Amino acid sequence: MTEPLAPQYDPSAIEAPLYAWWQERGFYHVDANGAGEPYVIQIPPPNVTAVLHAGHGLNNTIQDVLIRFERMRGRRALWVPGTDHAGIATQNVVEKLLAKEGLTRFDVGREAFVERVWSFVHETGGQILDQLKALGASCDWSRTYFTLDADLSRAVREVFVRLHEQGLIYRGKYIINWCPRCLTALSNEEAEKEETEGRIWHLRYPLADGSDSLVVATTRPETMLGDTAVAVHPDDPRYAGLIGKHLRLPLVGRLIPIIGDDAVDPAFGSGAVKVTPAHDQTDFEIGKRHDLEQLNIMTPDAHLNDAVPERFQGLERFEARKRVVAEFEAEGRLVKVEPHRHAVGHCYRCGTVVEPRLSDQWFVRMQPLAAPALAAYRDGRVSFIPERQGDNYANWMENIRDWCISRQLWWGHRIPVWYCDAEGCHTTIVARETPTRCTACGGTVTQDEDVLDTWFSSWLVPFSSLGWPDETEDLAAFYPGTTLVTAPEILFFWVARMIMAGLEFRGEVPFRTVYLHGTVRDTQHRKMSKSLGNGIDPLEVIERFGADALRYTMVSGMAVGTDLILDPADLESSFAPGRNFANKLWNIGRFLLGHLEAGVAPIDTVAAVDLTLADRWILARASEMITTATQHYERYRLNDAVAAVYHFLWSDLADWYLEQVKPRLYGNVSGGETARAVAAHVFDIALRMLHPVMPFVTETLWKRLPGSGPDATISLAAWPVGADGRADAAALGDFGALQALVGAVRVLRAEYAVGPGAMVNVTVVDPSEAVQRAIAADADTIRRLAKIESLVVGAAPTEAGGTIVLDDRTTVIVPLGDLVDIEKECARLGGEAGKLEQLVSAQEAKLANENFVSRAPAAIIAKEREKLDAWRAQSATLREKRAALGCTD
RNA sequence: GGGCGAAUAGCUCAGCUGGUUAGAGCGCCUGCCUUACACGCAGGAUGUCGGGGGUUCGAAUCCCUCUUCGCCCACCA
Repeated sequence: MTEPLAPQYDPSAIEAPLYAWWQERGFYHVDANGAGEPYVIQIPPPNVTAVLHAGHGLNNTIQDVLIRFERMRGRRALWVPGTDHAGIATQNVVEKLLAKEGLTRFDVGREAFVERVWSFVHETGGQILDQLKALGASCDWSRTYFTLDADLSRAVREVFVRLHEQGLIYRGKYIINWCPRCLTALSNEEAEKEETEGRIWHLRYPLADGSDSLVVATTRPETMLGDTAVAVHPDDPRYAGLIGKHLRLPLVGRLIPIIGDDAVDPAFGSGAVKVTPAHDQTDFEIGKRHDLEQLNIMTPDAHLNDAVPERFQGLERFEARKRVVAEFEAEGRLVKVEPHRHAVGHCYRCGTVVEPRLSDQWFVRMQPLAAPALAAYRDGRVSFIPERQGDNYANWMENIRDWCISRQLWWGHRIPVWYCDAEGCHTTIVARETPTRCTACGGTVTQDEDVLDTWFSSWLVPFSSLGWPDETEDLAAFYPGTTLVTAPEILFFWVARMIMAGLEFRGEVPFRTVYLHGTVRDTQHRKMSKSLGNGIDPLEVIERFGADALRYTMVSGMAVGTDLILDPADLESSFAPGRNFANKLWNIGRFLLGHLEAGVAPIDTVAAVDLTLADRWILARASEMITTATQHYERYRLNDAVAAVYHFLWSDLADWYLEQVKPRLYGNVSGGETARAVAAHVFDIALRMLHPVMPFVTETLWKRLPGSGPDATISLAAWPVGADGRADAAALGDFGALQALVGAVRVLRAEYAVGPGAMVNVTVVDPSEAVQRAIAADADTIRRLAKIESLVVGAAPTEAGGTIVLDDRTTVIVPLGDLVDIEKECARLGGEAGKLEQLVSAQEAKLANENFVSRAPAAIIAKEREKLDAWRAQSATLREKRAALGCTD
């Protein structure tokens, strides 16, 4: 508290120790039975192997702003952190490490591999949580969870078993999205559709009797090797006679029937569709309806298997495509090839083109879970910001499809299903506790090989992180949560499913508000990504500019519902404003605190009569700022909130109030004590209002304010609520007049290049009421800030001077003798006059418009008349001045 | 193929329910190392609010349409 502050703020010296102190004091730990209404945010758990990127930076900054805001408002603010075991992603990382040793997971074996992943996670995992600390995230770290922890695994089993008991989980052979690289099934959400410039091949199939042929179109010709029918629309007259006949499948020679099915669109292509039930969703369904053979022609890694003619066996799928097309061409059966845009699924983890594959998988029946989740949105129990995201949610819920939850991975929650080993027993056990014996025959059992989709554990986090399935105190206190902050990309993966799980297992939505923020992009509006190399490393930004600067830029740069555009090639332009703001704050503090060491009186002990115009003004501005910034925080308009505080601190407090107050602090002038009290009071307010966005610098300065004490933290200080009773709106107008007067003199000084040290004389002619009051209240400040030797109110001086018409009456004249160029002055005033006259005539026309006068509200008309009067008066004054100067047009 | 969003100063963007002489930060120009801050201070320039039509007394703001970007969803082979 006593060592002097350096002239420049150095965040790197301050942030880490300060964070350590917060943590050591346990300020952000929240008990189940504390005081205050709970406010709960669940972090979107980052992958355990993740490294902090700009998206995390944005997401967690927003959460921290909200949690700090609510904490200061007296809520029992709990931010629950955790990491996700991220099945595919983590397994891939470890497999890559193995590959460097020339090994695959199959070489190592399941048990050893899982061991290996665990040790990898223990060694390097969770580093992102430390990186969040560098960002300033005020999580309750004592509650950190990992989705593969024993507790959360228990919740997963409980949910699986309950859903199974309710008949909502089933196993079956269906077409699923298969990643041939990761060798696992994916959910629909995990298969990312991308518009792709592809081709469509038209192939001719002959009738078995050779009498005729028809043409089918396909984007994946290699699948024809698995065709077991060709379908046409039953009402299509072109094919009316062909239904029931057979075709001879080229290259293979197999006989396949022509069938009629409503799913075929006669208008598309030739109106005939090759049917490959084992390799296409639609074809699978057609196949079911017609009892067609499901011929699987591919191995798990997408090579052709022995179900195809020998010459194709073992070919990789795209290689096979070329061969098939070539043979069709050679046989003269390739009718045409056309370019074709279509959506192709890609694995969301490795980008490989997904192969629809027929396989045995576990599914969750979603419709019964979706109905209540949709209702909760419709009746407002959960709402979205921005609102339009709710439509997305509703649309997905309405068209929900069953969720494929089994993954052919080793890293994850093993499916809690066991099969009896005994021949002929066929008993399947679905259980919370691992069984040792078959319940039917007492024989040995073997657990299902598959693990569950990662999201099958993360959708439970709002309650599993609080101890469920036990009815813990935490659960009672902190479920349901309040706000969820995340990126729109995981609306379906995670948000929608959490709502379903919350309703199903707790009977209540897991949070009331879902704030979906934008994406961080580069200046070409591309998403930041490792592969594009256009990312911004938040840790580098923190190192160079400070965490507060990073947070400031993220918050101020993004309005609700918009993306955040940053230039990775020019960090300076993005983050210097935040650094500069922190430095400004630091210097305000440096200046003020130096004057407060002797102690400062609490604001409520200051008598109203002792308050100067400037005091009353800054108090009034502080009140306004509290109201507007608080409203913006409440409405998630964080950019507006921080802008309001920024403007108050920089443009009001630093630029005007501190300048006004200097003599009172430095000199032996009366009013010093009042100035200190007011300055300390409004600075304290502003620090609190800014703390959610810039926690480090605000805490550092706040702790040095007299009265804070070494144990106090701004993060638990009360949120400023209201106006000081002595702040009055009149001060806003009067101090505004003072500012305008000073500004006018400064403009004239600049206009005529009056040297910075030179003093000028100023005559104010016919001052308005507000200007009169300003001069009466604080002529000293006006003189000092505008460097005025003598300030007089009276008639215009005879000496030539620069002139500014301030308002409808007031004229400010700075006599400058030879410095004044009359022609230039006339031109300048003429320009002003011209602008005003345009305004006046436009305004006159408006008020002469019968329609306007009769239809516009009275208040608007009155306002417009006032404007006209003011402009007319100002214009008249300008004319007079020009006449006095002898200006000619 | 559906659904949605965006187009405002050189750049990144505000402008919430229609009435401001259309704003901020950065950048740019001029002058200042004024004892809190040159990461600063004072002053300044820059916009037919994407094009066209409409509603209205009044439109950056509401409606239609076009253009250009972007996002989400979709089993048309």
